[in-house]
Amino acid sequence: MRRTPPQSLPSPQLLDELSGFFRLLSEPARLQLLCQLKHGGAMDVSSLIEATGFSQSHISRQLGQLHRAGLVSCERDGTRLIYAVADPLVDDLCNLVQRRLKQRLEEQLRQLQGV
Amino acid sequence: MRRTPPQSLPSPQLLDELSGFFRLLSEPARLQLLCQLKHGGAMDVSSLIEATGFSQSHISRQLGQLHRAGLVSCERDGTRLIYAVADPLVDDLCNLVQRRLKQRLEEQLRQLQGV
DNA sequence: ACCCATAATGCGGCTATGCTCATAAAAGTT
DNA sequence: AACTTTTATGAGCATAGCCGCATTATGGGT
Repeated sequence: MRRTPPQSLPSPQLLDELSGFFRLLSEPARLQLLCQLKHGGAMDVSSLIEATGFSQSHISRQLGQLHRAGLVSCERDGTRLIYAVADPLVDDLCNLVQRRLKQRLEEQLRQLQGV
Repeated sequence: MRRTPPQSLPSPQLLDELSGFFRLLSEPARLQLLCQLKHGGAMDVSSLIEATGFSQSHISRQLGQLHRAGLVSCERDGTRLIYAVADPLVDDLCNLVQRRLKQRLEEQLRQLQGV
């Protein structure tokens, strides 16, 4: 029964891959696109433009990054491309972080109230 | 029994906070510092310089960011400042992402081998 | 074959931030 | 109080990446 298992230091490659993944989620626009897709199911770029107000090229680029990372899937329907969330991991990560943010704020609130 | 619960879109503020948190982990140097602290327990800046090879100011800045976010704790010991990991969340997130990276590589390998 | 609709991409400006050098701040020692 | 050690911080440079404009690529309709 150990509190902290003997963890070897991650290799530079792993460090780059991990940080690269987190970088994808470090951009509000990309995160918004993911949430929008999660919320609206499969959507094409035009719908995403309407939903977010972003420019076409901007959305296309961000979706490209997410697609290369395997976070969204892409399927043709005529001239349109239908994107969808391809991995539930992002949602899980967001929920974990959100819960932490909430706990942190509650703690700060408790500090202010003196008890 | 619903597959995807009705999830409202996150507010811009929440989106910024989430992305801001992920941004902290999007830098290899910061992630390396966190891993080093996780591995070595509580460490002062000098030890981190020796362990990572980064410059003193660089390390101090990155630790500052992590400290303001509550990810590392900071305690004085004479002239030295002892830093330590303050939240297990980062480790959990890294493990989740690492497992996904592994699964993805295995899948690509299977594709290449044709079965 | 031509034209339209939809999405991807080259180019360029702009901002943010990593990183370093130099300096200041904080704490201990004599 | 001066000096040393350790860490934080201001200033500046260099680079990465967002974002829009314009163009190109792709697929469908007549």
